[in-house]
Order: sequence, then C-alpha cells, then structure tokens
Amino acid sequence: MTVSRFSLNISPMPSKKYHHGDLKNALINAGVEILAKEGIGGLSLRKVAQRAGVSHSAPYAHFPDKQSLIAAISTEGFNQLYAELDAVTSLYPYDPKKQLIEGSQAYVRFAMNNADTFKIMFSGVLEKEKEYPAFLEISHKTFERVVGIVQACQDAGILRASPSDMTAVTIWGQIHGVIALGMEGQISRTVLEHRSVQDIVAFAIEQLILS
Amino acid sequence: MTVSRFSLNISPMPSKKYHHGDLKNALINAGVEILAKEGIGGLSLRKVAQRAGVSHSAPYAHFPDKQSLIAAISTEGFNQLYAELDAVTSLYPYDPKKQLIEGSQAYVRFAMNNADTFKIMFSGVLEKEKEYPAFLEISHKTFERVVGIVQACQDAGILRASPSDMTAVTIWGQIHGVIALGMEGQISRTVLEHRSVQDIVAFAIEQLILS
DNA sequence: ACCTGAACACCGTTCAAGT
DNA sequence: ACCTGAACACCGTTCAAGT
Repeated sequence: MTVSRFSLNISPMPSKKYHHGDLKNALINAGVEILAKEGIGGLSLRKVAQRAGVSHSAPYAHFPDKQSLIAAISTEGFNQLYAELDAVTSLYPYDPKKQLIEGSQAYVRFAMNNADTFKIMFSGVLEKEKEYPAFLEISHKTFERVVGIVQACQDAGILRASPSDMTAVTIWGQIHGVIALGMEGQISRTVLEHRSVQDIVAFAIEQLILS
Repeated sequence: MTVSRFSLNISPMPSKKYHHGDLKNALINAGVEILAKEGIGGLSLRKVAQRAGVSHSAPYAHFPDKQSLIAAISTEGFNQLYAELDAVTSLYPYDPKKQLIEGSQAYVRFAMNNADTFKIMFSGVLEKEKEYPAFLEISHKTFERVVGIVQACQDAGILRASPSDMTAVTIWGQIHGVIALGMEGQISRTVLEHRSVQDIVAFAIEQLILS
C-alpha cells in the first residue's frame, strides 16, 4: 500500500506520521481500550504495546515508564471530562442553576461510562502526580470550572454565599464522593434498590439549592 | 526455645498457635506494614510472605490468591475504622450533633493516618467485592453506623428531615469525597494553603447543620 | 529518531514433596 | 494441616543493535 505524500495536516494538531504512525497517541488509546475491556488489573505496558502493534520496548521511546503512560491516560481522561462539563454548561450560559444540575449529571455520566479511566484518574494509581504538569494543569482547570459554576450560583442567590472556593470543594466532593462510594459497592443495597447513583447525586444537589 | 503447653487462650479470639504461629494474621499485619511503608505499588504477595518469615508459597495455605489477601487487609481496615467511629460517638451518647462532628473528624483522621490502607479499602483495587462476605458485612455495618448518627441528628432537628438513608449517603459521600480529592492532590493549592482537609470537612458539616 | 530482541529481576500461581 | 522449593507464564525496565 502506498500512501499519499501530501498530508492534509493543515492544523497544528498532531496527526498520523510516517513509519508506525503516531505511536504515542496510539499507545494512549490502546491503554484506554484495555482499561475499558479488562480493567485496571489488565493494564500492562506489554499488552498496550502489543495492541498498538509494536514490540514491548517500543513504548519507552515515548514514555519513561509505566507511571508516565498512566499519567497520559489520566490526562486524556481529564481532557474529556472537562470537555463534557464545558459542553453541557455552555448550553445554559445565563442559567447557573441549570449549569450546576446538568454539570453534576455530566460528571456522573462520565464516571459511569468510563469507570476504569475514572478510577485511574482519581484512585491513587498514579503516584507522584506532581511530576506530570499536563496532568496537574487540566485537573486544576477542571477544578476552576466547578468553582466558576458555584460562584455564578452564589451570585444568583441559588447557593449559600460562603467563601466560594471552599464551597466548590464541598460540592464537588459531594458529587465525587457519592460516585466513589457507589462504584465501590459501599452504598447498601437497600438504598440502591430504590434509586440510581444519578438520582442520589441529583438529590444531594437539590438539598443544597436555596431557590 | 520451649513453649508452655498451657495456652492462655480462654476467649474465643484467635491467638498464637504452634509451628510458625498465627500465620494468617501475621500475613495481614505484614501487608498493612508494607502498605504503610511502600504504598500500594510495593504490596506483593512475595514480600508479604518474606516479611512474615515464610516461603513465597506459604500464603496460599491461607488465601486462595492475592485479591483475597487484599480483601482481608481491607476488612481489617474497616474493622478499625468502625471501632474508631464507635469509640468517638460513644463518648456523646445523648449528643447527636457532637457525634456527627466528631465522627466525621475521626473518619478524616483514619484516612490521614492510614492513607494507603484507606486507598485500598475504597479505590477499586479490590475487584469483585461481592465475593468477600466479611468485607461486605463490616463495610455495610459502617454504613449503618453513619445512617444511625444521621437519623439521630434528624430526630433532634439538627439535620433536615429527608429520607434518612439517602441523606446518610449524601453526607458520608461529602466527607469521603473531600478526603478523596484531597488525597489525590485534586484540591488546588490556593484552597489548601489556608485550610487543611480537616477544616474543609468541618466546614462542610457546619453548612449542613440547622441549629 | 524510532524501533527490535535478548536479558534481568521481580511477580502471581501451581504443584509435587516434605513434616 | 501447614509449609518448602522448583517451575511456569507474565511483567517492568535496560541496553546493545538495527533502520
């Protein structure tokens, strides 16, 4: 098979390259796929390499170690989570209450649809987060997004007006905590029989809303 | 060294046995120690065995696989968490508000003092929790304890009186979520500069209390 | 610059054998 | 019943070598 020499790569985004292609992104995608199919326990560098069609040592040309690949996968997960939060909240530019409600539901949806990526993002599998600036940047950017929504709600009198950065942590923590407990099977059957995690998060948000 | 043949084991609790002693519990303790010293990444069955002074295959006489040891460690963690919650709340038998405040602080303390055990208990390292009845029992017992405190608070008019089981999930989730975000470095530096995770949890509880 | 294959230390698990 | 030691498949990581 011959390939056109004339690349369509006009944008500055990375795209297919010569040889084995864009292996770095191929490895990240392979990792996400293995995560979805086999869970965290099934994620090995050698399997990722095999799925990307390269030798077991090829990843080391792009990632110094396994932790670094995990950081890249987590970063990719945060990018997607941020994008989904942004997409949903952009639908209601002048309705912070809707942003809060729909944003939190988007958060739950992301966790449910990408359970093992979500776990890897938040569950301490990644040690030494401090060493991965891209990871820190997008995770803090996500935090700032939540803060922004909460502040808008406070300005509109929808949430109690207390120091907004702590309130944001508190609210994010509540959403995140309910999901985390739900995913680990900590919420007893008697509760989950009647309502889904989605419902519980919606209930929690309702309790916080003033008007 | 000769050992007395006359055991002091009057109670039904397990205690030292002949030969290499109570290897099962020795393995659990060795696991907890490795967890504290080297983190989740350093926890291998072979290292646990070595620390307990037996061969690498000896653990298989007591645990069918590594997951089963992890389940036992998590179960032990829940037992300790439950005991600490129980001890603190028992100090204030007629003061549900104090129980809520001090109980949540005890929860945070446990997470901080046993960070990696806490992670292993809640972070999806244990797959197929359903297969470990002792784990399910104590984790649900802990859940029921939280529900009990919340109900007492509702009865005393300290917390909003909504369906108590959902409120308990919501409040537990809030405490748990703030800790989880804090431990993973998700809470931005600007927030954590001024207050500790303890303070944030205390703030969150205050927000919920009616009187 | 990017990739391969051999090599090394370590891991989980099994099993025949010892007491 | 409880433990050992050899063995196997798999893993992360390194490195000399190939293009």
